[in-house]
Amino acid sequence: MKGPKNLGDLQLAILRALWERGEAPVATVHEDLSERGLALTTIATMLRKMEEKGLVSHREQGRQFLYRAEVDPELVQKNLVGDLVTRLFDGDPLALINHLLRAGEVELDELDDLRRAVANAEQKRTRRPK
Amino acid sequence: MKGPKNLGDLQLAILRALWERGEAPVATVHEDLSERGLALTTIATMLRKMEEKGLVSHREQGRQFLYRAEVDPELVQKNLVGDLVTRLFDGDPLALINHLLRAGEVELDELDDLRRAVANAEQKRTRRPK
DNA sequence: TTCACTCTACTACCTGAGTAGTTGGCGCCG
DNA sequence: CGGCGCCAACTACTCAGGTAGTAGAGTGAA
Repeated sequence: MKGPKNLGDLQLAILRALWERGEAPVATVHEDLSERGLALTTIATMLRKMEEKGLVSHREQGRQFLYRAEVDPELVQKNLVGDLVTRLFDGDPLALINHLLRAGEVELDELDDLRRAVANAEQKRTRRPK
Repeated sequence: MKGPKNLGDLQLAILRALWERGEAPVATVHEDLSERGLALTTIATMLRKMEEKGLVSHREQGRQFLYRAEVDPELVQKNLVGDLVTRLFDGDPLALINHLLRAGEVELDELDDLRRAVANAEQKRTRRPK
């Protein structure tokens, strides 16, 4: 159930495709990543390696394999982001946000919008539990 | 002047040590990373490899080498964070912050504090330019 | 039946990061 | 002067990620 910390570029891209699709044959994943210009077998190989690590699983449909992600997107995000925060910001997530602001990646009013939206959702959840 | 996108764990740790120290001999970096239990030569080798890539430089002091970082911390942060945002959040930094909030890594009031601090600094800078 | 096609399985490489032993030069302490 | 110790250079290896060709099996069409 624990998502891994180290995910290569291709692996993450594949996972994202699977998260999006739910379940997909190799060819479909291949097409989703077509901008990378990779061979179909590259995707297939990667998928097999990822299955060994438990990142994905497959079931057979005719002679095709349908793959699906076995790791939770939320968890993977948490791990990846957490890793970055640890390695780069001494484990302080606020430092990361601060960086985003300072570097001009995010504007103050965008932050405010987000803040409001989150606070709102929070409220709704608290007021009408379940 | 462009910081690289891919930085290994050790390389980043070394850079952080050098950013902190400004300039340091191998032995000092080694001590800064002592919790990793690495051999001194490991650090030395890594430093040499990093120098080949232009990440660090050295000057000689007696028979020792003093290393210094040749890349700007801000830039490296920007690249690393930017890379993550691209790979994981479709290039939307707000999605990252949203994730931090949802995952409970950051609380709303912490965000507010930070927001105020940043707005304040902004103001000061605008009011008294230079 | 046979042939072409489509997939997966196997095998093979390359590269970068990380890790560390061994070597060889050079200065210092007796 | 001679050995000891420090330090950079060189060499060597492992591992994971990525990339892809080739082989082999099953399927559907002619």
